[in-house]
Amino acid sequence: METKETSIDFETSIGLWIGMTTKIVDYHLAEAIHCQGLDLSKEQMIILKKLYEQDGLHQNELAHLTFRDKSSLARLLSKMERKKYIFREQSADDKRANEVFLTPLGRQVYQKTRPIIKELIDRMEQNLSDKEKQQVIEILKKVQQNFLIEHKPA
Amino acid sequence: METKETSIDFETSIGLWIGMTTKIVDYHLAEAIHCQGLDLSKEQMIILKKLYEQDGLHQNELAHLTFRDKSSLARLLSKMERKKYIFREQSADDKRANEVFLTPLGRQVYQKTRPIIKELIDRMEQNLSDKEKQQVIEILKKVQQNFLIEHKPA
DNA sequence: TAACATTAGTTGCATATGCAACTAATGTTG
DNA sequence: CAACATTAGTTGCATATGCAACTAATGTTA
Repeated sequence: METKETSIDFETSIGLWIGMTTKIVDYHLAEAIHCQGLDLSKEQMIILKKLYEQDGLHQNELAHLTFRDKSSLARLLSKMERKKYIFREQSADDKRANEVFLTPLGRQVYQKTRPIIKELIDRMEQNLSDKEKQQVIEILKKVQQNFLIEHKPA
Repeated sequence: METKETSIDFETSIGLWIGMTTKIVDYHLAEAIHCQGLDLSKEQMIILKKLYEQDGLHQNELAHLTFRDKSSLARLLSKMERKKYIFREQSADDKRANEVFLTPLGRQVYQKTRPIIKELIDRMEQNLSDKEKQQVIEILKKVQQNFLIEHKPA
C-alpha cells in the first residue's frame, strides 16, 4: 500500500480534546487554590483528600492510588511534611514501609479545599445532563481499556 | 443550610476520568516514542508537528497553539535547537520576535513520529463508534465552555 | 541457614511547567 | 519628539514527574 501524504488528524481526534480539557481544568483548579491563599499545589491537595479518606496509607499505596511514580510521591510528601500537613511513621509490621498520616493542620487545610473541589466539579458539569456525564465516562473507560488490554497484532 | 459531611464525589465526577485518561495516553505516547529510539519528548514531538504544518511561526504563536506559557515554550525550543531539530531566526519585521523553522533533521525526525501518532490515535479509538467519538468531543467542548465563559454569580 | 530475589523508599539526573522580573523593541500619546 | 505602555522573548525560582541506581528490609529457595 502506498504511503500517501495523508494528514494526521490529531486535531479532530479525541486525544486533543481530552488533553485540552485536562489542561483547562488543571489550570482553573490551581488558580482556585491560589485564590484561597492556600499554600498547596493541586497534586498535594489530592494527597490530602486521599489521606482524609484513609489515614495511615503506605507511600506505596498512595502512589498507586494517585497514579504516580513512587519517587514523585516521596518528594510530594517531603514537601508536605516540611509544611507540617502530614507525617510519616515507620510501619511496625514492615520496617521498609512508611505509614502516612494527616496532622491536625493537614486536616484543617483539607477542610478549606473542600469547597474548592465542589465548585470545580459543579462548574465542570454545570451544563451537562446526567446522561451526558454517564456517556462520557463510559467512553473514557473504553479508551482506557484500549491501553490496558494487550495490543492485538494485526 | 447545614454543612453535612457530604462526601465529595470526585471519584464519580467526570474530572477524575478525564485526568486518568490523559495520564494513560501520555504514558503510552512517551513509551512509544522511546521504543522507536527517538531522542524526543512527546511535547517536543507536538512542536515538530506544528512546525511541519506551518514553518516560520513565532514563538508567541507556537506557545498559544500548544497551550503553554511562552517561557515553557522557549525552553522546549532551546533543547530542540541544541539537538538541531529547529532553528530560530530574528524576524525582519519585528526585531523582538523569532521565527522558528524545522531543520532537515527535524523534518526527518518528524517523519519518524508520524506512524507513532497514527497508531496512538488508532489504538485510542479502536473500539469507539463514530457516534461515540462525536459525542465525547461535544461533551468535552461543553466542559471547556464552562471555564471559558465568565463564571455566573448565583 | 545462606544465597538470591523482591520490595519500599530515597536520591541523582533528566524532563516539562508557570509566574514574576527583566531586556529590548515596538506602539501610543500628550 | 519624548515619555509611557505594551509586547516578544529570556531567565530565576518554584513546582511536578519518571527512570535508573541505590539501601535496607523482607521473602524465597536450595
